[in-house]
Amino acid sequence: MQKSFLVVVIAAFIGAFGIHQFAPAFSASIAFFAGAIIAALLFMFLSASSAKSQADYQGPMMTLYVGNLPYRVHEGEVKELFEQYGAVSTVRLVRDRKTGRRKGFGFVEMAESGAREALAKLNDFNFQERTIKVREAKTQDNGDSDNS
DNA sequence: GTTGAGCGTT
Repeated sequence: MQKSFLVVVIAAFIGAFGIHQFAPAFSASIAFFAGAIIAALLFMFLSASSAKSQADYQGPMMTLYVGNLPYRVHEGEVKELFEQYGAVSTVRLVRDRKTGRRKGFGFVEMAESGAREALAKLNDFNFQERTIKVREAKTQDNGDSDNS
């Protein structure tokens, strides 16, 4: 990621300044290198812990399409809404690539059983003064649509 | 600082 590299570089400058203040014996380049290593280790630790907290559910996943969303909603609110019916893996709200403005729809990836429950309960649900639409995602097929 | 039918990203 470009973003993580930028974080490491910035943290390296900060770390270099601190090391050079408390240990002037080290030159600036050595301090910068040490700061970069410390920042990289710190970043790896943070990403590892976030990845560990992310994988809280293994099982059959199902991707849901959510349309007619209000523009002001965050991903966390959608996640909390769908978590009432099952374990939500990821929530992705679609935004414009250039401007970053929300397009008003998104995708929720969650457990299959809870996804069907949420599809039945949250379709045409009044959410933030708007009636949202919940469908099963078309593209990127989940393979098994076993309806009895 | 805007808009309103729709199936997207690493």
